[in-house]
Amino acid sequence: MPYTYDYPHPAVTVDIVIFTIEDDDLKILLIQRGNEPFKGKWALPGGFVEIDESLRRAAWRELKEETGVNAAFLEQFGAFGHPDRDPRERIITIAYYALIPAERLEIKADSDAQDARLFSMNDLPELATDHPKILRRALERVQEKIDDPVIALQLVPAEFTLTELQRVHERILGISLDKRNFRKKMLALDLVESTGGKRRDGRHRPASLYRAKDPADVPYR
Amino acid sequence: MPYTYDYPHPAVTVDIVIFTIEDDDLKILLIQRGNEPFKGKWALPGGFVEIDESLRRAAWRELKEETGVNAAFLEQFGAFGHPDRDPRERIITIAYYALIPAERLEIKADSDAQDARLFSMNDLPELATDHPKILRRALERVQEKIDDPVIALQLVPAEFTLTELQRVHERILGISLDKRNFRKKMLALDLVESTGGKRRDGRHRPASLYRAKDPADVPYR
DNA sequence: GCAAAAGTGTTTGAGGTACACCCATGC
DNA sequence: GCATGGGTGTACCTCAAACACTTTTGC
Repeated sequence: MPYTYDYPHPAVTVDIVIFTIEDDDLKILLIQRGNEPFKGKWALPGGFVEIDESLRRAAWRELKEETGVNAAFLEQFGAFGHPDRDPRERIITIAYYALIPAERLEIKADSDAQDARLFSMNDLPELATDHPKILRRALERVQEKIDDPVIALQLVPAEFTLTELQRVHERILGISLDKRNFRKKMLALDLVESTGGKRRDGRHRPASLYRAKDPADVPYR
Repeated sequence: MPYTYDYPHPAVTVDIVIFTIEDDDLKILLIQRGNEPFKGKWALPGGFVEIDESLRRAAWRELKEETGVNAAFLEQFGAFGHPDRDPRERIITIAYYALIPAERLEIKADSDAQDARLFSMNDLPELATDHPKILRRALERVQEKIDDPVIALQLVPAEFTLTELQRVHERILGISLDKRNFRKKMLALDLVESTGGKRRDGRHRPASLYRAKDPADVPYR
């Protein structure tokens, strides 16, 4: 028991809401806890902040441990620290969200997880402690930021169709958008350019492929 | 040394950026540290989170200790935890900002402060540790939120003139606004109403006084 | 040929921006 | 009477929203 203090100290964790789009659906990564407390319950991936590690670095480390991803859009959105959110001790968590295209995820159940997988935002299991609240706030934050068009670009492969990009907006906002208005606006922003290629998938007209015009808009790809 | 843990734990504080308008100027409250580290330097008011106290409650407690105010607009905007931001030990701080009319502030130098007073955002002293960064982020957050008209209402007395309200917008954004457009928009929003009263101050036409139409917009008054 | 998604323009309304002069008061 | 801030209206422009048909492909 080597670590002693004059006053009680809380533990500090980072938790990460990892959003992705899979099967035309907005999903998040959850892990099933393998140990008490909340054993068997699903929870946001996360873990303790090391004593000599910045908050952001801790978030990156956890993200990599759970998904293999070492480059992604990652942003802090809040701190949650109600005294009884964990039965072991006082734990304050700093919450981040990440936006990652599904094909880049290599989901791994980390050390104290029984299982890890994506869940649709429309079909979530019961979550541990205050994770429903954290998740709700994460979604609100992404919805507020979706007007910044680089957000949707994070959730789409390097080459994508405009319809795919539109679907990302629709799934995040939970509403449907007008195709003509969406395309007009997106092209006017001048952030994407045609690759010249087309994608054939099914018995209908092929879709033109686009990419982000400025690679800095999707730095982690 | 009664508090021992298996792993090292950081300390957690709350720091508060208290914005106000005084002398037609955007100001913040700073305290001059009375003890090491950073003795003599100016810093944001704040303090340690008690072990059984929520983050928000800690922020309220500190706010009251420094200003006597027990009701105000108070919002969390970020967590800052670079490992070497404090030389004593690892300290992670949860940052809040508050918006309070100057006349409600009763500034008190708390226990370990030599002094406490308002500083113009245009004339700040050198600040301790990462407080410049925290302050910058607080201002950015308020600027982002000023489009929500209830923000400016927090910084104005219960009765105010439209010019005063316009000045709040101007000082936060750091730009000047068109008087006619500002009034048109503010009145169209239907959030304020005339009290019928007028304020005479100086050798010019008296200004009509207004109040927030819905008291819930300024719940802390 | 038909089902299915891709692709394409115009009109309308709301809201933001630019802009200049008269009014009520104190001295 | 003059300096000072209070108070008012119109024209223009931009951008968001509504809206329907043709094209290309696979079967």
